[in-house]
Amino acid sequence: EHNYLTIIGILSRDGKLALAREIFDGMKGAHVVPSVLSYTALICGYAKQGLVKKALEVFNLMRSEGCNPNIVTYNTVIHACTKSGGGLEKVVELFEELQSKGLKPDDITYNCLINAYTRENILEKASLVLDAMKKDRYLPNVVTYTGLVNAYGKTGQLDKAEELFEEMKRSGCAPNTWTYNALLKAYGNEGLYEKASDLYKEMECVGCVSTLYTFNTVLDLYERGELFVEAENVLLDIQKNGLSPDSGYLQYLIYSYSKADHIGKSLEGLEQMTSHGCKPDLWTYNILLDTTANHGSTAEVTQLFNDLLEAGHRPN
RNA sequence: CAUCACUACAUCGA
Repeated sequence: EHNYLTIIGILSRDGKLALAREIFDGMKGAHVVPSVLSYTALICGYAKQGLVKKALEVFNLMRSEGCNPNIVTYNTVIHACTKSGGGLEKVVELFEELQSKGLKPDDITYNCLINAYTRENILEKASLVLDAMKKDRYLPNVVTYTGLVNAYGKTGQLDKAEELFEEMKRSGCAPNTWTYNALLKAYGNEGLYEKASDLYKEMECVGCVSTLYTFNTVLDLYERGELFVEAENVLLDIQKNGLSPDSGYLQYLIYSYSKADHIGKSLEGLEQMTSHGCKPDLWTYNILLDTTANHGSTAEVTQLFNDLLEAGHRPN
């Protein structure tokens, strides 16, 4: 069964669920009794594809076949219900059910529950679960804190987000890349570019590795604030880290420059895009055409139009 | 390799 489990796990991860299901059924055909691990892997696979109904079906199936779900199974199902939206009652029901069956919620259970509330922006409830978690002698971990920092940041409660960020550091829980990303985004939403830029520097100081995710967040933030010098520096940082900028963000940079009427810079951005091997799409050309039409020269417009055709696009 | 958290995007036209 371990071999089956490995395969089901991999197929589920890659979203190849029809195949995963076939293997699962094949295992039974070969008279191998699936354990709780295999059922859970399959449930997880369905959940990842947003097929919550299917996930719940398997959950019911396993019980009807006499296999008892364990805490990981419940966590997986709770997570599935959270993603589907509006599944909050079901989540609470499952949380009570697992306890009535003598299972103990673990830290992941609490995280999932907190997440279920934050997704619906019911932060008071989330905070209550956090208290319950602590009372149950679980230390909130980096996932817990990141979820909450993000939730408070998203709803404009920056003070709360910062407070939690400080609390986590005090409690010896080191923020990781995800945590920084969440707080960076929150600063961006509030237009606090100074704070964001300080935090971005702090990340580097504490040796926290930035990912493309981070760079995208910071790029977005600077571009929104029209802090182009900073934005360009981020592009350099990306390359220093051996990554190549996401074409969507280069496009966004072009858009930002255009909005600020920096035609020359926009056109430079276009060149950067091609030199990075990204293909500008029709979208990008349309933006540039618009700005050059309004603020640039006719020569630039026709040049762009020709480029667009050469790139194989059909004007709309 | 059974389960949890973080990111972005328009333009023209009346």
